[in-house]
Amino acid sequence: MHRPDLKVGELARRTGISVRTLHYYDEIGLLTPARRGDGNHRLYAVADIARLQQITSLRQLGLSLEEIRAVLEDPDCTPLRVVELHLAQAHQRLAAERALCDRLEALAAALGRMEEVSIDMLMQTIEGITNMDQYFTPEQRAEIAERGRQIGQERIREVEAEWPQLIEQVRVEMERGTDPSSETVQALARRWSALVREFTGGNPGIEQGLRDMYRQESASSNPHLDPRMPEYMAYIGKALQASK
Amino acid sequence: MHRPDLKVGELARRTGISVRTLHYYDEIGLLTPARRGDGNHRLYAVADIARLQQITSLRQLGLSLEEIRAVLEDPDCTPLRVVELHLAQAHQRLAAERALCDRLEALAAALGRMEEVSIDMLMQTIEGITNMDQYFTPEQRAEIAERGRQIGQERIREVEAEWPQLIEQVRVEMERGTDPSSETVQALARRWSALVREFTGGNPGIEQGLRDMYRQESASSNPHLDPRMPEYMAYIGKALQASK
DNA sequence: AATACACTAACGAAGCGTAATTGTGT
DNA sequence: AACACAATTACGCTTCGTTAGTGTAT
Repeated sequence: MHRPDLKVGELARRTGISVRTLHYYDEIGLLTPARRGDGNHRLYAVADIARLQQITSLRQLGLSLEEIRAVLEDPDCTPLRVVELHLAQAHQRLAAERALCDRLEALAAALGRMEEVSIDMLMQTIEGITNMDQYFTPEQRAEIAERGRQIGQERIREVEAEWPQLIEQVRVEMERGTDPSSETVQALARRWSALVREFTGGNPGIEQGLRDMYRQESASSNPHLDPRMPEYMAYIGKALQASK
Repeated sequence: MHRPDLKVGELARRTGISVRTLHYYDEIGLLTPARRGDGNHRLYAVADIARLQQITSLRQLGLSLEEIRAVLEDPDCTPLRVVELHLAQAHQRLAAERALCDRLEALAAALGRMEEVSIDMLMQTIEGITNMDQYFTPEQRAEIAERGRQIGQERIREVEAEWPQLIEQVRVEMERGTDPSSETVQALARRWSALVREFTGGNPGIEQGLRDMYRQESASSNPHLDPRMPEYMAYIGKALQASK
């Protein structure tokens, strides 16, 4: 009546903690039942139950069993410090997860736009996305991902189809030596800017990153990019200058 | 000259992958070097190096070695499906991490406001925060956390000091049977509303959740709350009705 | 003989799940 | 004898890091 000590099975049923876990906590000395009795059965007293609740509460916060032991047994170890330390780690994991999700989303979107995906294509796409990370801040990447969702797959596919044509036209005019201020080139430049703005959303930071990326990547002979992209970009730049 | 097969150490140095890892990949059959030679040394051919790069790329996306093996070897296993599956898991982990961070932040903030933190206080605070989770949606919790940051610790401390006083005054008037429309009670009600609005930021959903929480928690005899809170709330409610 | 590098074998880690085997009481 | 519950022991999971002991070539 005064001390309804519980056996493992009983305690497990009442708390939802598995018997194995209780055994384990006993094994590592985190929660040792008050006494043994009747065939060496573990008998948990009220204080043990309270301690178990403390342990589970702290576990829900993601503390390791070692950390929990420290908080519960070391009086020098203030909960605030432990929690703050743990919070810092949680923040780091959070940031890492976010970055991972962003990359996976970009990858899934890119793969979704392709009909057949060979391993090679997959690797190239991954590389492309990984390279992107170097040219944009996390915030910018989030913004780009957001715009990608808003614009939609079809429109992206359209633009991806239009780009090579546009580039080809620019190449032709450039090799012909057409004056950048001519109406033909002006029209191409306007179209070019429009497509770029559709991607950047007018954000100048993103636009800058995009320029850097094209310059760098085509310089380091990225197989996706026309190595003469910087030339085209300069040509279009002149055209835009002239229109002002 | 034609095939500069690499030994483990060499490959490790060039790729940054540890020798142990290369041994392991060989052991599980994920990356078996093309041949062995000269004292059973592993000799990696160009194709092996390419495969290693594929493996590391996929690892960066958080894929397990098993998943990687599947993607690289099972032609039925389309990359898109694998990535999407993985993305879903990543999203789940992300949500979990976010929730955890929110709770840890709330906890750290609460602990920061207390001078001495006993284990009991810690547990009660955790419980309080855990209970909160039931009355607010994740978005609402994020909003509350955000407002907490904006308002600042000091102001929160002030409000926490003022509340009991205000409640005591309300209790006195209520027991005196003062008419809710009297100027005394009206003043108390205005103050009450102001403090509540400071917490809710005027968000009606949060206000509703707060009301529910107080009703429920005081009904289930939460040790932090005056069990007569519902009565006070009703009294103040009448006063506010009368002022309209 | 010493140095550098490679090889294999095996423990450890975090937190239990999942047997397998053996009591013990009813 | 069967059934319920408890105890102990120990492998498994995942991805390597880290010794430890042993060649082998220079």
